Amino acid sequence: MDRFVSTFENKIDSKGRVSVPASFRAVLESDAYRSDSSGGIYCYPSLDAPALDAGGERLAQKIDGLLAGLPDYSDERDELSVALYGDVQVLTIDGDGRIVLPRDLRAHAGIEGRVTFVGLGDKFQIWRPEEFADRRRLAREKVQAHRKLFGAGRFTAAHLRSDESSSGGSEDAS
Amino acid sequence: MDRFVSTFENKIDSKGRVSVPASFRAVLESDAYRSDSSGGIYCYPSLDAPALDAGGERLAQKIDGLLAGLPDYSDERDELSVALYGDVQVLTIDGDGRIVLPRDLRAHAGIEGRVTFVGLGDKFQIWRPEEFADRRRLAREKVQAHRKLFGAGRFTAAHLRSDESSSGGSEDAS
DNA sequence: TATAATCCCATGGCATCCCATAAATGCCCG
DNA sequence: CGGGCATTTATGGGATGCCATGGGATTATA
Repeated sequence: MDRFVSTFENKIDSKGRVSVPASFRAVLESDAYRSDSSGGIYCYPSLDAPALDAGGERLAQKIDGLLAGLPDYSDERDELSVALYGDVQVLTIDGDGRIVLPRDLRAHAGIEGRVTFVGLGDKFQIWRPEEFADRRRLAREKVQAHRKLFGAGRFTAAHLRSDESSSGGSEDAS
Repeated sequence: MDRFVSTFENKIDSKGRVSVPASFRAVLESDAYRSDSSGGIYCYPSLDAPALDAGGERLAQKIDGLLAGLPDYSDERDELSVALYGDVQVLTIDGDGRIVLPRDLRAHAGIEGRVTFVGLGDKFQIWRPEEFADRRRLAREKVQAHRKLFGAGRFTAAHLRSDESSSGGSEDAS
């Protein structure tokens, strides 16, 4: 298992702690020991959605890749770093498989009480459950529309993939 | 943990002392013992922003590297070394993890009362909080633009997939 | 001597660690 | 094949330790 898949809904307790889905933890561990890192979760506000993006070492390297092209100590690099590194928080998983979502991150996603973890392959997202339900409905409608366009009831690889990542709700927890 | 990430807002007390965020101290220590240095913080006015740049040994070495690329005794090298080294102060961290920001540095960033520490990977910056709030908003907009420009071309199929299923394409929020 | 810099100690809040419970899942052995 | 035991997982609560912050005391500096 090396990618984040399916969705899970977990509770946040009074201290702001949430259990990270076990299968996600497995992915994180496998890519942590592969790259000899501290094993934390990199988490930051999504740029284009009221949600949080999160992932392990692989995600961190992707962020580095965005900056790799820019020369050291240029203003442009500084500016981008502010958004790419400045908004990131490194969350540590405690002995019970939980993380603490800091207040500002929770605020960005409107999270309180319960959260939805959504696997997206290389990374995963954390949503306010109600908000995510809306998004999912929209996404499904779009997929439907695409299907009709391509027609013939033949699934392309892309459609299968979309289904995989959005219909995992069959195994929601709680 | 080997890079400066995330942002923190701390208070300056009546004596001009500020706590350096614990995670930043950890980075500084790890790169101090790696290069057997005193463990001070190199701090100077940012060249292109009303803020302070700061970092440890690694930052100092990067500056050296920049200068090394320029020919000895060139005007450019002299100017740059004055700009980069001329205003550098070495701040020491006291037993409680605090530093004192000298008056002239504070003036350059318009700092008084509270400060924001911003991790930028190899270095970090110190801002007046209100000023930084503006800067962050700008930076985020830039990243969005940057991403839309280069995104399609540079990302792999895997990345596109993530984007597709997460944001459903283009309906932006936030 | 006055002023600023440094050290030492105290405190409150928050984060982390540890243990307990309960439900669900899987496994072994009869 | 089926029942019962062990494991994993999600969740709650208590206790402890770290971190940011404030203030007093002591030492350097002009």
